[in-house]
Amino acid sequence: MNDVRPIRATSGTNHEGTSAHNRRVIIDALRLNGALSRADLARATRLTKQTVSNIMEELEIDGLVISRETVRRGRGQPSTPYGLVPEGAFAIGLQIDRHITRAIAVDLVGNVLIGKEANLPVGGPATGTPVVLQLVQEVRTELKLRAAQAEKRLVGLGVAMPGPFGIEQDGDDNPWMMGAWQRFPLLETLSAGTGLNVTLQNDAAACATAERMVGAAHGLDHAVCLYVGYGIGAGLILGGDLYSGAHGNAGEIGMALLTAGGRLTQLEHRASLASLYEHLGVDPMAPDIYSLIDRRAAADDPEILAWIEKAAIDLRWSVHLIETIFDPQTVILCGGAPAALATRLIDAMQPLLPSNADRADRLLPRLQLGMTDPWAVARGAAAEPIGHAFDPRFSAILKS
Amino acid sequence: MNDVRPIRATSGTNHEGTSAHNRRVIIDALRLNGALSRADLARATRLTKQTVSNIMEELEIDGLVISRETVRRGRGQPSTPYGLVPEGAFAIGLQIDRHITRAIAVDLVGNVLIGKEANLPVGGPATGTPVVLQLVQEVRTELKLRAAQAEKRLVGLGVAMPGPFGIEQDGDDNPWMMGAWQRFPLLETLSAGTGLNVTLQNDAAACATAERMVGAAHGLDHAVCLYVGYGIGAGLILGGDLYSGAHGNAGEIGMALLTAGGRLTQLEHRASLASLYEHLGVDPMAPDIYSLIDRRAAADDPEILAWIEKAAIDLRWSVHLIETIFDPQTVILCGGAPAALATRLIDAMQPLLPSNADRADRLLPRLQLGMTDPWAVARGAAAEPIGHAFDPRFSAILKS
DNA sequence: CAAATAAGTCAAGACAATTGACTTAAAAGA
DNA sequence: TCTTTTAAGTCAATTGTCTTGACTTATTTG
Repeated sequence: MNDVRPIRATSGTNHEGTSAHNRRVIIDALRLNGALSRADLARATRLTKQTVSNIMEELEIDGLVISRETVRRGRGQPSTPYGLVPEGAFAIGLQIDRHITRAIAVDLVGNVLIGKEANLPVGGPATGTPVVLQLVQEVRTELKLRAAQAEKRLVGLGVAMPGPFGIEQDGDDNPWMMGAWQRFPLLETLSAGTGLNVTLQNDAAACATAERMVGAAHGLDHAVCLYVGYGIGAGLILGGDLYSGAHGNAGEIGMALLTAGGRLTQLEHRASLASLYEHLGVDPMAPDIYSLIDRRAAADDPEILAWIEKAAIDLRWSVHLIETIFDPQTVILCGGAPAALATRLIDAMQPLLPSNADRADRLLPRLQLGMTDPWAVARGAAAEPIGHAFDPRFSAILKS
Repeated sequence: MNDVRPIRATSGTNHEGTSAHNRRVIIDALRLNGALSRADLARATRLTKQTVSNIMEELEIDGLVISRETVRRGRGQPSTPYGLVPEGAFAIGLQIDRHITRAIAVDLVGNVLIGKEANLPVGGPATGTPVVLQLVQEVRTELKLRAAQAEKRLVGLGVAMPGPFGIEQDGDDNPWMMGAWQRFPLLETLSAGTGLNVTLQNDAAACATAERMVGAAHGLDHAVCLYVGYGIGAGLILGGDLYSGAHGNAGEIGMALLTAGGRLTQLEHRASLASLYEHLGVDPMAPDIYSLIDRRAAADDPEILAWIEKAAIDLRWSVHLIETIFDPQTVILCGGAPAALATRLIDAMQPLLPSNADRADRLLPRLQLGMTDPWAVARGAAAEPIGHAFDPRFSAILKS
């Protein structure tokens, strides 16, 4: 008698939805194109001048946009461009990695205001959570000092962590796999501990978010970030949005099996920083490892070059595969690798393998260099709540 | 002085957009769940009862939905379920393949009403276009006889063809590559020749569209169709929508390079029907090849089993790769392969390689069998305009 | 037979975009 | 210099669509 089969449907929309969408479209357009006049915005969004005017007035009152000097562009009344106000919104980004955690504060346009890091003690979430919460609190306190409005304009806490999520892995007790963290109710704990909206993504996705917001993927609808960090992964920007798959694990190409030297192995074992550390015989936990690798790479250390030579083979194949499968506008190499290493990797990957990306009408390079600093992941983590806050479904700072 | 840099922005929306969205949401919900009452729809779409009532009244007048017998479900007034009217819309699907072309007519719920095929003469579009147009016309004429309303409820012509598009390929003069067709202004020609809205997708994408509309991917937001036809490809349903990449070539995994037997080769050369035909030494142009393969596979022909054994290795790897990269809810094997062959392929692929898809909370099999008949591609091609017609941006039959 | 429950309608109201006329400010041409 | 043209932006009224709250209808429960 009782029919309990759930009904599947997407949500309908109403006036508020319409309005929220239009506000978001305008903010997006400003982020993408810099300052624009009301008339420009009306043309670009295909809304009427009046609608744009109304929305801009609201946004100005909300402190999200501000007018600039008028500009004369030929006949007619000069236009008044409006730009985003950096202090219009803030977010905190948190990276949790194997032995270190980083927290940063960013503003609406993606400027990094504060960055702090701390070592994570062994013992997983039980001992790590207090450290993480403490770090976030420090950043938050400092942000409050720097910007009076910050606390009430704080739209959320974005967290990035290596994936995959929700999988019982082999070697789950290996501290480098972070299985304990992945099983831990991190969202709930951080949400309760900070009172902020918390979102979680994997590190490659965070890098892609950062590249899309303020990097090489800015304004692109189809781009893939090949993330080379301690592990390896791909951050997917598909159809203008970050794609995370059914369980948040899309793009975990580090676990892809490939035949190398006649043996089936995982990409991660061939081309990640983990494989480099192993190749060099250095301790991944050494505190100055980033600058060490940077220096040795810059000096064309033969051991590093040997690894690059080998890793480039597999990365070249990865780019070919990404191009073949996703048909993106460009592929961006990014992540926690030092710049000297990353540039040498890109050079060693040339010439790229032939693929569908060899098109006569290409506008962008097939492979380009993205952010290469240890803070990129935290930056992307912070960018997520900012992007999210202007999504129609979640308009936190616009109501009040 | 003249600033001609184009402004990039997404489009805003208005009341009509809201309404079109809500109508589409309702039609989607009916397609997904079968018949639903107004109250059910209101709960599922989070619209008010009144709004749903208004929209349903319109849809009923437009002939897209019809009420069914009332049902008593406990206390309260009995509910009146509404279902989609199959004759509410029609579309024609066209498959253009190497030596054959197929056209079918479908209705709103995906029933195939008419199917016709014709051999394509050698000579590419110059000689092929008249044949194709003739075939479409025949189907259209017959459809008119079958359903009086058909002509004015015809929402478009969907075309499917092997990809990739816009690439100058090696061996472009090879008639199996269809380079001449891919360079030909097909959309414009067919649009002019039929007066219909024409859309184009590759054959794997068409299969995925069909699976989503009426097959194994019905109601799924994340599914990948591994298409094994003359070539091999993947149709991607990501986040509830078909994904085609920046140039319509996403999912062309047939061109992915892999190491097999110590040599770098393309997946297509190992696991497509083309490779089977070559293995068997049969002429791919033989008119009864489909049933021939079906019979031999069903009889466990040793030559076929040998090919299956070999192809399964690479397909198993493909599934692993797809799962690793896309994190889908399920992978569906579909395409132009006969059922006897497809089931044996799936069996030979077991056990699947370990991947992120090995989850404790799985609801669907990792790999399942989809449509396996020569008409699946045409069916998907036809499904595209139907799906598209209820998109907010293109509400063809709703205005009038 | 009354109370509870749920489906569905009615009519008024609220919200947000559109429309068309208007104002303002500059460049171009006579 | 003065008029015309062009474009930005505003004002006030209108329109389209969803929401609200009270109501009606039909059924089960006790």
